Amino acid sequence: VAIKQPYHHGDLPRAMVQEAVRTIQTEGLAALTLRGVGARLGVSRTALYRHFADKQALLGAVAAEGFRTLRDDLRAAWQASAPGPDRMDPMGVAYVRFAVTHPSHYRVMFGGAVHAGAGETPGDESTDAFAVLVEAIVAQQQAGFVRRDDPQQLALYVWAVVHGVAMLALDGMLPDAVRSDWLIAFANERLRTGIAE
Amino acid sequence: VAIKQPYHHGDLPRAMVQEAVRTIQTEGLAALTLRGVGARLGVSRTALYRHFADKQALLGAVAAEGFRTLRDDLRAAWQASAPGPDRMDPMGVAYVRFAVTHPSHYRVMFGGAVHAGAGETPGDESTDAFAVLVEAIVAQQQAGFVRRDDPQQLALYVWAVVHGVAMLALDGMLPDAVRSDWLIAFANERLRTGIAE
DNA sequence: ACCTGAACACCGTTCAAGT
DNA sequence: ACCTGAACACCGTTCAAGT
Repeated sequence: VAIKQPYHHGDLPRAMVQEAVRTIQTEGLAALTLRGVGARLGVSRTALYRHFADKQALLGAVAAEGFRTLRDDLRAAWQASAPGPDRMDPMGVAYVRFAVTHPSHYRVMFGGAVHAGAGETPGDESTDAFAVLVEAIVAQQQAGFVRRDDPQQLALYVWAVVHGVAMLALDGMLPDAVRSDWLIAFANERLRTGIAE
Repeated sequence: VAIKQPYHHGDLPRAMVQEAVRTIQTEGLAALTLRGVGARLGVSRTALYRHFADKQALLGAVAAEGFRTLRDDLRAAWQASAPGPDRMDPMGVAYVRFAVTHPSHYRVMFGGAVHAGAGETPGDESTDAFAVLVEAIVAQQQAGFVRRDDPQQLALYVWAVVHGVAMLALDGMLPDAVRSDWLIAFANERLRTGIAE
């Protein structure tokens, strides 16, 4: 029951992204329509085209937003962790937790729906999140816990592992007996062994 | 320029799935429309509903078809590999190769578009493909190359790794310098170390 | 500069009707 | 049993027009 007033959004693009994220989170990607977003913001359904090229571009912004909070989550997990050989474990847990608690949003980030269309860059936001992982690996290398391979390459491997765990959980591929937090714990252990010095 | 004749398909559902797979492979998931499938098969656009509940169900069949060929690919890779500690490596290569050569089809299999709607089982086809992996792990355990954890759990971990590598490749997350076959080679090595006895 | 309203082309799905 | 044809409700997008 929003009161209609002379529209003067401080930041309509931002409001649209937030509304899109909310819709995706609560009702799923299929329920995201430009008409719905516009209506819920008290704006015409074509107002979006003033700020985004098309729906695809809106999804790109949604994905970027997701990568930002994922980066923050990873950073927080890393900074809160105690030094030691398993210092990276909380990052893995945080990663999978993000995916499981925001399944639709996570799918938009990795679903290929984003840059399937235009030649848009996958987004510097994803590289930012990746950078947090690389930094952690470098630190663990200096602490003597991780083998001295190229940190970028090791980070790709680690990302593949946690991403794979997250996706299997999201797709319901895990047997009922195997919960996602159990699998990431197991994966963390095998991962550590695999990249140890 | 197909000749119109009294329609008598031997197996229309099967033809529809094949046509859908072809469309997805050549033009992408977004280009898949029931109208198009019908037209290319010389049949009404609503004929599909005689054999499938809806478009979702057709995608489910497409996914199942994908899991079958993936299973065959994995099995072939395993059987062609020489005994030894790195005997599972070709399976990893075959897995990523399947994903990279059939990106859209692979996304349908894991995109969540399938069982996002109905309460349809993820498909015994995926479990079949998974079973090939479990068998390989059991064999490697008996050969003394893989630690004696629960094979199912180890298989989940291995699947997460290759699935993660495949997804990162498909999403264009890999730097230009890192090709997917290079990453899976690296991943295979670290994976082996991680699960070795 | 920013937003609207009508219109366009397209889609999945339903349903009565045909053979 | 299997397929058709018209109709329905919905969608993303375009564009001339308003302020």
